[in-house]
Amino acid sequence: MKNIVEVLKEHNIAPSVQRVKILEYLQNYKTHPTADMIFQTLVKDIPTLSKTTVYNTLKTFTEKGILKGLSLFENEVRYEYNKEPHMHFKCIKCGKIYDLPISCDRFEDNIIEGHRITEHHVNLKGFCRKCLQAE
Amino acid sequence: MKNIVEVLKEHNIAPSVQRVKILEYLQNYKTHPTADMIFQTLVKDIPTLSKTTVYNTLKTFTEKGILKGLSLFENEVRYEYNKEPHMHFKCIKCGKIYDLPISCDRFEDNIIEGHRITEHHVNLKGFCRKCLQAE
DNA sequence: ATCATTGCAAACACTTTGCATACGC
DNA sequence: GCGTATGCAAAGTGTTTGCAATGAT
Repeated sequence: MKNIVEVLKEHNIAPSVQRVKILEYLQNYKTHPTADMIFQTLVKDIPTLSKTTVYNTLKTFTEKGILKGLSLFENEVRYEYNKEPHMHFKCIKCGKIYDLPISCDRFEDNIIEGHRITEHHVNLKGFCRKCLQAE
Repeated sequence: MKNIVEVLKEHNIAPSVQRVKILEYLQNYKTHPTADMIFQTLVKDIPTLSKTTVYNTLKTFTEKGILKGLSLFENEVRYEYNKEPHMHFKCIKCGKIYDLPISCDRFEDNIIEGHRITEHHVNLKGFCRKCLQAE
């Protein structure tokens, strides 16, 4: 696991307590959290934490390319580390979001019907392995 | 083009002026509009129209399966006729949203890594044919 | 001392809810 | 006349902005 302070410095972001904790959270809990989920968890640790700081920080991280904001299914932004392309699968029953590898040739073409594709977002929905077993 | 009043009756929805106009709009302008876009256009026609009615109506139509609500890229809901699965492609430059056929075998499997997939949302982004030519 | 970061309060945009009025059969 | 649809106003979310207080070097 990469040193968080290093990551911040590499991106020219001053490593404040709040920023370190937020990035740490995203590194430890790869649950594609919303700003509010991050806030609710971290405010227990840093009682003075404000939601504004969470929003500001997520915005900064996204602008600097550390994170990516996702509009999955509901109308809210979720955040994840900015890594190689993959699909998102959300379980209708338990609500968990899984990352799955993209394995479709189609997305290796970057021209479709003359349009140049630069970003792919594949969002799937259904019942996850665990919930299927539990039935 | 299907008779709108018929469509509403088939779905057990009383064909009020507002409902007919809203469905008509979606049938004529396949631009994946937001509730607000629909409102802004139709209020010119029906000056007493309220946004609440637009929201209520879109909700009713979606519940009855006439429409589908989409969370594409930005954090807002867009609406389209509920037709067979297809991909969405949004041009970064002109903002237009295109429908493209899904042509990936992968999405015909409805089991991936043990998860049962019931919905696919493929959202692409890039530069559309027209904007590429204009350069 | 200086400059950036934080965090409160208020504003904002989009959407939903409560309820009285108006409409249509 | 009765039941439903409409639409205003207010409340509810999720997010952004303005700005003064705080913190770090």
